[in-house]
Amino acid sequence: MVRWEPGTAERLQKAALELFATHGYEQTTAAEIAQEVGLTERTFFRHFSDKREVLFQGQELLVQAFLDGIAAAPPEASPLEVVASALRSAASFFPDERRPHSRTRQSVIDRNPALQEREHHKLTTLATTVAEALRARGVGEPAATLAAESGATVFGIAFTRWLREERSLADLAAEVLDELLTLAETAGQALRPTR
Amino acid sequence: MVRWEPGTAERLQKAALELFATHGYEQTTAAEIAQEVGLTERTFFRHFSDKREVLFQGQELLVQAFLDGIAAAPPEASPLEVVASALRSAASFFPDERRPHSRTRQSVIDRNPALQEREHHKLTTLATTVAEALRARGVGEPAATLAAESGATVFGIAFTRWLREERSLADLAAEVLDELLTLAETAGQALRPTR
DNA sequence: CGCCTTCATGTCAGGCGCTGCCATCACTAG
DNA sequence: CTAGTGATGGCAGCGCCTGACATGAAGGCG
Repeated sequence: MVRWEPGTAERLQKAALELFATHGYEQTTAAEIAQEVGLTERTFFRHFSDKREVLFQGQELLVQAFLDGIAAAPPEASPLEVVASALRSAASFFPDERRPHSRTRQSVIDRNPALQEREHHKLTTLATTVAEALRARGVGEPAATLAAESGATVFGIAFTRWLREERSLADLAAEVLDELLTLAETAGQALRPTR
Repeated sequence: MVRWEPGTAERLQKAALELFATHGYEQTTAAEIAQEVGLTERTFFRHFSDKREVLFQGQELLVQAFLDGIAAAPPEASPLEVVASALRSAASFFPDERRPHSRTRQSVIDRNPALQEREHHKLTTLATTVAEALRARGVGEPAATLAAESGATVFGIAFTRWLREERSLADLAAEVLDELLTLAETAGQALRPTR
């Protein structure tokens, strides 16, 4: 017999997602979520720095996946090749079984501006971390930031498609990244004809 | 003799920036800002949807500058060429005289996570609008979103450098965009050797 | 076995952000 | 002169979030 049920944060997250999905984010108070799992509002805020975080906590693992992918890239790889490796690694973080859960979560986010704001912020934070890892590999500026932000952009677009189409995130990410290279190639021919 | 002083929102914004810069964002209440210009908290929230917005309202003009730049691009221009045109147009929105003001404002934002969140959100919103304009020109997906987000990324990086270095934003943006093309070119040679 | 420490939780008070509702009151149109 | 318009004030109230202190079960230790 344990003192307290373990996994308090997880139970709060589960309850929160259910309430948000059924009643809406703004219509659900932090106190209600806490009550749902037999806790108080004060305890809710001990586990999450603010109400929105209950939907986002846990993304450190995704960041780690990116970093692992970066570490797995060969030393001579160019910045965007490293990013491609990071994307492959990150993609494995979202196996297809996870799609249903991700869909409900995303539908909640899509219906609330404040949550979208937090989501974009997390993506940007991710990009910042990736940029730092690239710099640690010797990539200069603005190349590091540029490559990192591009990686985050590609990931974001691929993820959105992954929610809709029944294809693997890895495939989609590779495809979107390829599309970015095509865009750049086309523009390169026009914008700098003398190289 | 007018009924009320005109430019209420502007005076609130000015007072807010000063208070935020001297006392910090969180240490300044909306009521204090309002009081500073002889108004009440209630009126503050009639002009700004939330406390953070007092620092961000007015960005519609920047978005418009982007759209103008898009409209100015020739019909046959590739997506990233159109974005380049948008960046040139947007750059004129920040003449060098504006740098001091932008610096104070940015220093406030840099010291507060919630404000950074809003800033990133505005950039993403900008990208969404640009993507829509590109789609209206016939650009497909994911090319439109990709090009738009890349444009926002380039703008963000260039803007950061513009705050530090005494160079024109237009030059910096062109430079950063060029760097992105270089990155893509290098990666393209490695990631798709068979084209 | 009994004491003590640890620590997740509860309780309470309170500040701030933000909103709805109604009143005010200068000015304006007719 | 009267009715309408529109920015503002005043006020009540809810939800978010925090600091301070109390509680009580588990575990360590003599």
